[in-house]
Amino acid sequence: MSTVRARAATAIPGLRVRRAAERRAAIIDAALDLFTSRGFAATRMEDVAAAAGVAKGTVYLNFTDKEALFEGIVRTVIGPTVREIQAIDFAAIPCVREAIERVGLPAVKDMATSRRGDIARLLISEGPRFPRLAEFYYREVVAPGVAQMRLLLERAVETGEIADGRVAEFPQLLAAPILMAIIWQALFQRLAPLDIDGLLRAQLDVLLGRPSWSSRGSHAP
Amino acid sequence: MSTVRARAATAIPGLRVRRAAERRAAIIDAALDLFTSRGFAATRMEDVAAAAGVAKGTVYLNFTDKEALFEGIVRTVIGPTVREIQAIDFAAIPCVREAIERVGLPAVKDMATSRRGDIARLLISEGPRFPRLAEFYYREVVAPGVAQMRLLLERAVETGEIADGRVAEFPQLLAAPILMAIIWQALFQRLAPLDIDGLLRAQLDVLLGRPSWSSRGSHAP
Amino acid sequence: MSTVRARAATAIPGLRVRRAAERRAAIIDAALDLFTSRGFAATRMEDVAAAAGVAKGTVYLNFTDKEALFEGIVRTVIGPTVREIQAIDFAAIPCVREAIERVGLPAVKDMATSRRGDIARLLISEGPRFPRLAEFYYREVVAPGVAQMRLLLERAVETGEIADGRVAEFPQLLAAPILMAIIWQALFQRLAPLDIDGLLRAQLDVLLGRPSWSSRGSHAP
Amino acid sequence: MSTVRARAATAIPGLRVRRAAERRAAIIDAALDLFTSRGFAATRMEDVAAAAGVAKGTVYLNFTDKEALFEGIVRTVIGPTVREIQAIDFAAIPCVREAIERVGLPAVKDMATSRRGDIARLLISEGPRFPRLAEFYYREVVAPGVAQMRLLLERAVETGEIADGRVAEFPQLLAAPILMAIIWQALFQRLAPLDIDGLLRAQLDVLLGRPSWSSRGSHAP
DNA sequence: TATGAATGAGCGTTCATTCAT
DNA sequence: TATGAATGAACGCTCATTCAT
Repeated sequence: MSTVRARAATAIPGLRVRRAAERRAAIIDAALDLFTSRGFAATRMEDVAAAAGVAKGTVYLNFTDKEALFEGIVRTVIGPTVREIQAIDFAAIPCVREAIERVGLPAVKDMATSRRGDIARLLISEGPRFPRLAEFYYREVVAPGVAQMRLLLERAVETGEIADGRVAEFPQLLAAPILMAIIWQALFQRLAPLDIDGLLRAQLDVLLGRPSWSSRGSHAP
Repeated sequence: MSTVRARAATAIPGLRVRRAAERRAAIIDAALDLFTSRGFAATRMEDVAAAAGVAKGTVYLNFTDKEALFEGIVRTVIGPTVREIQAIDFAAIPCVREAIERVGLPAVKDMATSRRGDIARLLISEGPRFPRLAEFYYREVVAPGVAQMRLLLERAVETGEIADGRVAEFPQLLAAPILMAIIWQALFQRLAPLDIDGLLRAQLDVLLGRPSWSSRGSHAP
Repeated sequence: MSTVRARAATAIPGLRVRRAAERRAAIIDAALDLFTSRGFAATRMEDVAAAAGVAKGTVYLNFTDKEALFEGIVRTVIGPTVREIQAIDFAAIPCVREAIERVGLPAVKDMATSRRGDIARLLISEGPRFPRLAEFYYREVVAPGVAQMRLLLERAVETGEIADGRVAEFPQLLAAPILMAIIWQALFQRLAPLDIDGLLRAQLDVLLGRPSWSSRGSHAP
Repeated sequence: MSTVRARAATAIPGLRVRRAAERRAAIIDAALDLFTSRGFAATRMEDVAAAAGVAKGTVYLNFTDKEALFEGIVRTVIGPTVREIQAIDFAAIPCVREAIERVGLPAVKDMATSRRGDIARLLISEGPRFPRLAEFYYREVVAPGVAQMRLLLERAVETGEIADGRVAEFPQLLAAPILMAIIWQALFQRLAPLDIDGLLRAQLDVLLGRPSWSSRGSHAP
């Protein structure tokens, strides 16, 4: 999954620049892996370097600090996420439930399984010791995410999918099962694997009611 | 002289025994505080000793290791929890919603605010590096907790509070908002405090329907 | 010259305390040796520890820092010097020249040869980078020393040994050859050893006139 | 293309040669500044390069080593000094005191204030670690300087300005106040500025007697 | 020739753990 | 049993030096 490097100079961006970018990417890649699996404190800079295929000093050419490396990871990985979240337009959705199942669920499963989930877990673990990062994450990911989820719930109230308008005051309810899934996977996967898909659908069921068109069981009259 | 003291100690759980137990308790107390606020790696054994009012060496008389100390904390704090959880008998509950609001919510809020929440957060952070502990926690807390929640949901199906029986297959839905609350508090309290009570009630609303007897909103005819 | 240690506990000051003091002394001793011969930056803390016969960490039990160790050395070695300097009473000296030859010269030669000279040279080298230390040295050694030398010269004016009173305005003239000796020894001893004694006496000759009682050359009529 | 440029370079000491010489000069200049103010060890090659306006690698095109750079500085700065010192002809001086005041004092003050003083201080600091350099400095500066001063003092004996011929055996007495001035300035200027001019004149006063022509104090009959 | 990204040996400092008292 | 001085492995970071461009 990691290591890029090599690859001959192709053309425009200049060989040096290209290589530098690749190195930086490799370092972030390696560091994310290690921070995620061992935690921030238990990860040695030397291991990051080795995993990225560079020398110890090279890491410091890209990041002033171990902390800066941590920040760099979060910012880099989170960057695209923010834009994706904010790009979604819920205005004209006819059926919220359908929209979520079609668009949201895959994204969420990606979240729970991929890098982005790792970042979330990392932040849960180390956030209290990196308030600046927690704030950054809140501003860039959590706040916009919550805002969008609120819009979604409000739309669901409009379409009649949600009866009780007060639920829209707690968009966190939409995120809670995702969080649960991320953490459960990290801690108990070996012991008792969780049916993430089922969990998320079940929460949608209780929030929005069961859809007639759902791919899962239909009650014929 | 040492003979005298030794004999005295064996007579009843005399002074020395009590002192030893108190010491151990003080160490666990101090360590939990520090592990929670600084994390496992960033907590120095010397600080634990100082905070507990004992000498560095004394910690090692009680726990062979820093890891053993960590385990000791978790086991000690969790111990009572398990028994409490398993002591509850949901068999004859007439109204699940009421039972939860009366008994569960206070317990949960205690969880999100107290030691027990700290332990949970600590385990979320350090669990991946202490698989044995994660397993212990699963066996002693999570598994029984999930089992009890499943019973509760099944009872709710019986009483008709839950229409869709499949929800009972995901007791995690009952715990998800609690987890969300614990983590949100730890990371974003300063930035955007969360109405924990509201969040938990809202989830109960969507799971069990809004109660007529609830102290909040009443439907006048 | 270094290493003390061992020696069984004798009595009162408590074995632990005694040992600790000896260790500290050994560290200062070793560090002075090394700083003097290699300079501050080129001396490794590990070498200091090894030369003092202790482990690396032990140095840090006594001095928070490499800088603190440097300061500790200077203060410790300088301490007695100050008191000695200020204890001298020039008030009733009948012949300044004689007083200097009897008391001053031996002290000065000790200075140029011993630890105290090393400290001076060390401060000349590293002083600009340790302004606080330079100030400390000025306040504790240089200023009182200059003051005493001024008194001495003024007394010489009174006794008629010095004709031109304005010389007393520059007590540094008394110290200049000492400084020269210290530095010459450090740099050029191998290449061209300097007759320190002769140098100092010659300066006294020009400052105070040649004494009739001097052990060297007598003026036959 | 490279051929053309190379040929142009060999024609006359053309652009590239000049540029190279300038670069070298700039590097030495920068390095002297930095070595003087921070010391040898604390000066980074990168800083030298930056201060000289060249890239890090360029420094290594001119000096194989950090040590070689140090040597280069000393040799370059000292070079002219030696020739100047040895060019002076004391043979026909009518009045040594006057000669010193007219020629020597300005030179000395320049010494205590300028580059050359910096070099001296640098050598006092780092000399013990660079024996080869100390030897070079001794051979090129100190030995000829001492020789010239000895000549000067012997001339003063001839002119009758010095009564006691034995003083001429210690030419260092002439240099001692200069040394004192250089070091005092470096360490204690902030705390207690020294009247360098006065100090040097005072030493001349005691060595050679007060001059009648001196601009200071005149003995009216 | 000039550049500056890359290297990796080296050092200051920390801290879990031991053990003489 | 309790202490805390002593230990030394480990790690973050620096910087002299190299070399592909």
